[in-house]
Amino acid sequence: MVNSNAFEPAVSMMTRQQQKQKTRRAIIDAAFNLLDEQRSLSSVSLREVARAAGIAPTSFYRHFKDIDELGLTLVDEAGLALRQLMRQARSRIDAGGGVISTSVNTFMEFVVSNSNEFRLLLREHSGTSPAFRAAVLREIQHFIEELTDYTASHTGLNRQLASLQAEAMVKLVFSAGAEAIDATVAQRKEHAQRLNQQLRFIARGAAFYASK
Amino acid sequence: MVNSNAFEPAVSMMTRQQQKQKTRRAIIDAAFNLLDEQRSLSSVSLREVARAAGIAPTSFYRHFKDIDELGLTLVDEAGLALRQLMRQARSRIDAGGGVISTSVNTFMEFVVSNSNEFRLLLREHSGTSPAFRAAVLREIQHFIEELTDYTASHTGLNRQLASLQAEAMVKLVFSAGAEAIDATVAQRKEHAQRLNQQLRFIARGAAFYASK
DNA sequence: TAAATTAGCGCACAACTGTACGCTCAAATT
DNA sequence: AATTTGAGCGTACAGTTGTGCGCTAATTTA
Repeated sequence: MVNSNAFEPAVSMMTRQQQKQKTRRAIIDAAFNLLDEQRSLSSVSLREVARAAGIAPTSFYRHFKDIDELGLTLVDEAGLALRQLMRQARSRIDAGGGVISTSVNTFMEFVVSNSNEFRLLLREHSGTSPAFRAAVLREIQHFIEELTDYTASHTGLNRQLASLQAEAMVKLVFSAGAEAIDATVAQRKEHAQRLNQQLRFIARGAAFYASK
Repeated sequence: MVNSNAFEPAVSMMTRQQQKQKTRRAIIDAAFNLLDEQRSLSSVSLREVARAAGIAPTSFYRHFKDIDELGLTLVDEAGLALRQLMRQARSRIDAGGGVISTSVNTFMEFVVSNSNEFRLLLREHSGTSPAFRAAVLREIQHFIEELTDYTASHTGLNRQLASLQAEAMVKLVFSAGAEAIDATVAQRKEHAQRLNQQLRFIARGAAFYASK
């Protein structure tokens, strides 16, 4: 029962589609909230999600064919959130500030404030479901491509080197994010600094090979 | 029943401890074999392991308190195997061949021929069990320290830079291993080459910052 | 040789899972 | 106003899980 309060007029104001969307949202949000540091998609049961969303187990099927279909939706949502973040980061860079440190800071912000979303990507990246792995890989590949484009156009690096550099950087950034996710504020700052320096190693190294 | 053949003298030749060790091995091996691309430690049930090991579910408790205790054993074994590999790689390097390419090749060999062990480390690195995550992290940290020592003594790099470099390299290597694990032979070769070049970026970059 | 230890077993149980089926009743369509 | 649609529910069922308990039978110890 999504709304059992007979005195709430807002419900009667909702069309069927609106109501369905609302329940769908409740399911998705409930699932994200279940994905804390102790749970993964494969360990969350349909019944649990339904319980958290406040619907009957069987009602779940009105929205998703599977738990897996819900999982893909979650991966897509998390990936989208990250992509939006990247755009935001780029705009900050244009407004001044180093490319690397701005990106690192923005990324770390995301990891902290959307930890369940990031955790999802992290886990399913090496998880047991080939479909989820593929979905996460697509998101990461997207990242790498965007960074490759940015690098190629802003540094004049040849495209192959730019791609190698972008790939290495994204991998390091994700690795650092994984460590940051259950670190203290102080540790996180430390990690961010190390990451910064390591990214500079890569940039320098790529620049060196470009000049040969 | 480990051996129900009354006409097999080898059994009667075994002491109780030997027999117990054998069963313990059977459990561990069974667990490793269950950890294919579709299964993770948390999705493998005690009963499944027992079934695969050919013992009754309740007999499992004669050897491990928990499934988790078995898990930690598996992580330790896999980490040990990797460490032994590193030693082997170092001896190959001393016998000639580049540090980077030799290490990369050795690592890739391990990933291919011990894929279930590597998968375990990979998954539990970002898995749901804090204890497993910590165990894997210890193994990786061990890796980084060894590489730091090696780098510091063979390149004269200052210790902080050597540590940064080693950390970045290990992370990239693990990332590449993750991709290699379900790749074709041709893709793997491609990945190895990219990884090689990326590691050189890092080495060059670190060298650059050392000379400032 | 007698007694103690113990690896392994079968049985039992409560908890939980996914999902099939048919119902309700409000919204949408005709 | 009459009909169709469909989101959500309750019941039900077979399957699987972890684990407590007490037994057997063989090795080890005394």
